[in-house]
Formats: sequence, C-alpha cells, structure tokens
Amino acid sequence: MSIYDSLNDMQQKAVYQTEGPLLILAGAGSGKTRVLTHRIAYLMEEKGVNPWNIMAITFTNKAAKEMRERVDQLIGYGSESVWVSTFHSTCVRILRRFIDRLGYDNNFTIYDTDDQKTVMKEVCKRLDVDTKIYKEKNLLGQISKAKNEMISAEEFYANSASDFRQRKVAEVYMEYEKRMRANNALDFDDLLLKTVQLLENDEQVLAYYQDRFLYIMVDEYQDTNTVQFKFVSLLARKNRNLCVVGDDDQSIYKFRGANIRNIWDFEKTYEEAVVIKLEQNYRSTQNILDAANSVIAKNTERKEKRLWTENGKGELIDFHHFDNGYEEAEYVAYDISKKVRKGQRRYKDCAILYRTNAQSRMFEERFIAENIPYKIVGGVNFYGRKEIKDILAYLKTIDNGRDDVAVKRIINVPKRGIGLASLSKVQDYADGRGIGFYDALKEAEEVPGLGRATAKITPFVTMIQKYRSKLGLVSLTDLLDEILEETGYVKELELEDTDEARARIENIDELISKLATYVEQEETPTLGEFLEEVALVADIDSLEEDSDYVVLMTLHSAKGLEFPNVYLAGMEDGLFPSFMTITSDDPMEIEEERRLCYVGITRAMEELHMSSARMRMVRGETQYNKISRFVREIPSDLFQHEIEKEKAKPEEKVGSYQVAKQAFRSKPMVGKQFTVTKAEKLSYVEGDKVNHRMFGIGQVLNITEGGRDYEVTVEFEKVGIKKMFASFAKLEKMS
DNA sequence: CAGCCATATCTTTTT
DNA sequence: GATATGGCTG
Repeated sequence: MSIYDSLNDMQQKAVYQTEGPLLILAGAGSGKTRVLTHRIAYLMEEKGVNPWNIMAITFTNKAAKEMRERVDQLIGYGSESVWVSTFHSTCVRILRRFIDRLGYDNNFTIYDTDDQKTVMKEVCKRLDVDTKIYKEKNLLGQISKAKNEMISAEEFYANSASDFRQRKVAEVYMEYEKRMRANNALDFDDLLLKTVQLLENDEQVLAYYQDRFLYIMVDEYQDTNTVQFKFVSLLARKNRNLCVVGDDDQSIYKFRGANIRNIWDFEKTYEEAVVIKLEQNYRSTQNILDAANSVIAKNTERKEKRLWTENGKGELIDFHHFDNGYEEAEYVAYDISKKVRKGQRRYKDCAILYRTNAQSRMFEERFIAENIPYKIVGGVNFYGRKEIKDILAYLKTIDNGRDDVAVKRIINVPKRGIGLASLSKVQDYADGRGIGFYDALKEAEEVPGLGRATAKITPFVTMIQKYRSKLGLVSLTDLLDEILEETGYVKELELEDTDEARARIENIDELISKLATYVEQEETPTLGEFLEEVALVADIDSLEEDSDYVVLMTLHSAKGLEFPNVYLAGMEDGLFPSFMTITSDDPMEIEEERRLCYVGITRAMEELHMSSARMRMVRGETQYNKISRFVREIPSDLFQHEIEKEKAKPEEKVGSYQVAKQAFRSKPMVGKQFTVTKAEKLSYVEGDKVNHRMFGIGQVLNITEGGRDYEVTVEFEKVGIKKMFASFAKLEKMS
C-alpha cells in the first residue's frame, strides 16, 4: 500500500510520467494539486531526485503555501528544500542575487500600481503630456502590455515611427523606464521581464539555474503570459522536464496579458509532449457539473473535456429573480443565517461571488445589519490603504534612499509645512545635478530659493538619517515604534476621534503585528526582505481556514477555491457578461466571460444559488438588465424552479411607477436646475430608433422631463434597457 | 500652504 | 454613489 494507490488511473499516470514535457489538462476539482504534490513526492522518494532540484511555480502565495504543506504531510522530510513559490517571488529571488549584472542595484524596491501612477504623473508633467487625452492608467496599461510581450521602450519607439500617438506613448515609456531606473525600482512586470533578460543575456546565470531546476512544474498554466512562458521555457530548455498543469476552460486573465495559446499550443512547442486529461471531479455534485458543462460547451474554441463525478446528483440549482440589488442581498443574508441557525452550514461554508468589486457593498451592509460575520477579499488591499502605504513609505525611504516616490509621499506626512513649491525647487536642483531627490534634500541649504523651507526640510532628513544608522542595531519592531512615536502619526489619528481614524489605527496595529510575526519567523530579519514580502502579497493570501465567516469576492479571486454553498450574484446581461464583452466585436471576449462563469459554477461543492436583479444602481444610474444569458445556457431541468421566459414587451416593467418616482425625485431641484444646459428639444421621440456610441442601436421607450435634463429610457438590442440623461447619452436618431 | 468645495470619472477582472 | 482631483480662499 503506497501513497499513490489513492490516486485514480489518470492521476497515477501523471505522477509516474516524470521525464520530458508533460501537459496535464486538469478540469475543475479534478485533484490537480494532489497530483502535483504526489508527483513531487514520487520524484524524491522513488526517483531519488534531490528536493532542491525540483521547482513548482504557482500564481498566488496561498497556492504555494498549500502545496508546500501538502508535500510536507506526504513525505515529512526535505520538502522545505523544494523550491515552491510564485512567479513573482521566484523572480525576485533571482534578481536579488544577480540583477547587478543588468546595472541595477540589488536592493531595488518594488512599485505597486499606486507607485507606478505617481511615477507616471511625473512623467506626463515632464513631457508635457495632456492627461486628458492620454490617461495615466491607459499609458501604464500600454506599457504593461508591451512589457508582457517583452517589447522594450527602445523597440516600442522604433516601431512607432508612423503613428503620432504611438510615438507619444513610446516617449512616455522611455521616460518612465528612465525614472524607474533612477529610483532603483521595478514594477510587477519588470520582475518577470528583467529576469528573462538576465537569463537571455547571461549564460552563466542561465546555466546555473538550468542545472539547479531539473524538474519544473507550473500550476495554472492557462494563465501564463508571454514573459512567463519565456521564463519557463528558458529554464526547461536544457533538461526538458517541464510539467504544466492547467485548464483552458479556466483561463480568465487575458486582460492581464495571459495567453491561452500557451496551453493550446503546448504540444506544438514540445512535440514529444505527453498529454493527460483529468476529468473525474471530486468536488461537486453531478447537477452542478452538468450546469458547468452545458455553459462551457457553448464556447467554440477549447480542448474538449467533460467532467464527471461519482458523487450523487445532489440538489438542484436555486435561481431567484429579484426586483433590485437590495432584495438580492437580503435574500442571501437571510438564507445563510437560516442555514447556520438550523445547523446545516457554518458561515465559512458559504461564499458570495460577483463580477465586480462594487457589488460587495450591498452585501456588506446587509451582513452588518444581520450580524453575520463576513470577509471581503479584494477591493482595497490591506497594503493599498493610505495609512499603511504611508508607513511603508517611511520604511522604504530608510531602506532605499533612491526611492523618490516613497520620499515624496511622506516628506509632508504628517504635515511639516513643506509645500509643493519647495518640492519642485528641490526636484529642479536634483535634476540639474543629476542626483536623486533624497540626496538633494540632504543638501537643502544649497538649493536656490528655498529660503525658510530649508529649516523644515533639515529635521526630516536628520530623522531619516538617524533611523538609517540604527538599522541592524535595534530590532525592526522597535524601529517602527520609534517612527510612529516621533512622527506623531498615530497621535494625529487619535486626535481626529472619528470611526475612520480608529479604523486606520487598527490597521496600523495590524501592520505592527505583521512586522512582529515576520521578525519572529525569520532567523535574520531585514527591513528590505520584509518590504519585499509585503509587496508581493495578494489579498487572497489572507484567507484563513480556521476562522468562521462568509467569504465575499470576485469570480476572479475565487479561482482555485471551493465552498459547499455558493451564491453567484448579479447574473445579469450587462453586468455578467459585462457590456464591454457584449458590445465587443471580438467573440473571444464573451468566451472569456463564459469561462469566468464556468469557474464560478465549479466552485460549488453541494449547493449552488444564482440570482439577478431587474433593476440595479450602477455608478449612480439605474439599469434594467435581463437575466444573464449564461443562466439560460443551463438546461432548465437543473433548476429548482422554472425560470421566467424573456418578456416580449419589457415596456411594462418600466411602467408608471418608475415615471412617477422620477418626477417626484426631480421636483425639489427644479428651481436652480434651469441654469444647467438642457436641450430645447430632442431630435427623437418615443418609439424612435436611436444609436448610442457604446451601446449601439436601440428603441426609445420613454422620455421623461426632469428638472435638469430629459431622461430617456432606451431598450438596446445588445445590452437591454438603459435609462440615461439626454445631454450625456448623445443619442442619434436613425432613419 | 492647508483646507474646503466643485467636478470628473469610474466599473471588469489583479500578480 | 463614491472617490480622486483640481481650483479657490483664508
């Protein structure tokens, strides 16, 4: 009796296939982590492979941690030497050691999205880029895309000669790179990109890692992008023992550069590859799998798989159509507390999954009212909070004096009376001398025109220098305490005496204990390493098994998780699938959305609920959405109740109630609203066909005269009924 | 220079 | 509806 006997035939085959390229197509819930962990165990125990010659790469820290724990349980020795980590931390480890060969300093800092934005703002200012036309976020998106495709700033520039806009973006890209380098900082994309550059340009380093990682395993392969693909290929080129695990039906990160072709073309890239399909599902009931299968079957391009299970049929799917989002939240809250009260479920058995983070708010409000413990994953990341970023910026400044973004963030926090004018003088001085911002601060008295501000800057510099000299002498926790004490950061919040300030203090306390935990864990804790760890955590990593709360998160965050009882909320056309994908010309977009739905359904083990709302507030405007097409793709005999047919004439639904409510609401504002531009007369009337630049063609159902503007209700062919202000909507009448 | 108020934009998803 | 940004004033 060996540990491998508990695996099914296909799983065993995957475990025993240790040599050469291997593609494991693992359907949802088919035990792929089991296979990977057993495979690692098998390599060590039966094949005598040294643990440090094995590498397993995942996307999240949570997955990495889980894998390591399970290998530990399986073999109980040597597992700590197996290299199990995420793409990003793997790269950081490599770069910390060798990035000096690319001309960077080895103690580079990692910039998150916020920091990138700050840099981008400066870039735009410097290059005189009109951020009304070229949005910072958009520019960063283009740069990120280029980096994911391994296009350097220089190449981008060379390719942009013909297009004015592209040329502008190229200039921004170059300046952005220049600043990142000056700050000795890398963004998330750089971590991968620089590592690949290093491996490509430095034979020594490449050979070192190729000989180190003799067996490579990659989890969630369907979500790898071009750089990640390149990274893995380079490492595996010599020994070719590359095992990738994934499910093309769960590829949901295209927007982040993931290339589903990587998994589709694996057999072309590695001609000798062995392919193994895992289709037996151990997670869900047959009904849930049937629903998932029928939805995903609508996709045209995919590797055929059909999940089956030995579990019973189980319960039917529960679908509800509510009038609005409040009722939806109310029902879910009620249903969960009922089940907990009856002892059928614990809170942690239940998860609410939605398309957009914004949807979490209503559930949150309801759960607070009903006293249901909950945890929201995603949204504003803990490390994205203002107070946390401020304090981390202090630590970063102390750790790496070249991190201008960090210095600028805190130089006037708490208020020291150092304003923008002074800062730009310092910046000019720094630019003129070709030195960093912080170094310029050190020479404040040399900076022309600073005047009185010098006296405010000097104490700040002295303080930072003091802490810097203390590094390594006092413990990190003491250092942080001193900083908080000396700057008066917490004291200021205490004086504020608001709920918000108290929440911020709590967050700071949590950061303190995180630092303390880190210091305890590590043999030789360093500030730099702590900052790095912090930079690479995702929110999902914080999910704890042992606490009992309902989990709320986006469908994206839910990938890889499972819950006995799942609620898929907001199943509406326009929300899920989103307008963007409905109106897109590219049919692949809706397919990606459908895969997301497939991911959602397959999270459920025993019970699956779905719900839609007829009316929903989205960014301050009311939308009337139809039931999601995905719901209708599920055979009706899988539902507990019959789902209403689509209304032929949806006009009734808008009805008099809506008009009356609208008139009522706009009345008190009438007086002053007349000053606002209001079209004298609209070019269309009820019943006309109109065109909207986003939503396409539709028919005008209703026009209401509000105080400020006409409110027009239109039923669009693609996205359903929308209510909009005439002056914003810019509807064009069609003949 | 800091605090207040008006406006604009957001909503797809995140390592 | 909520938040980030920009402009204005004290």
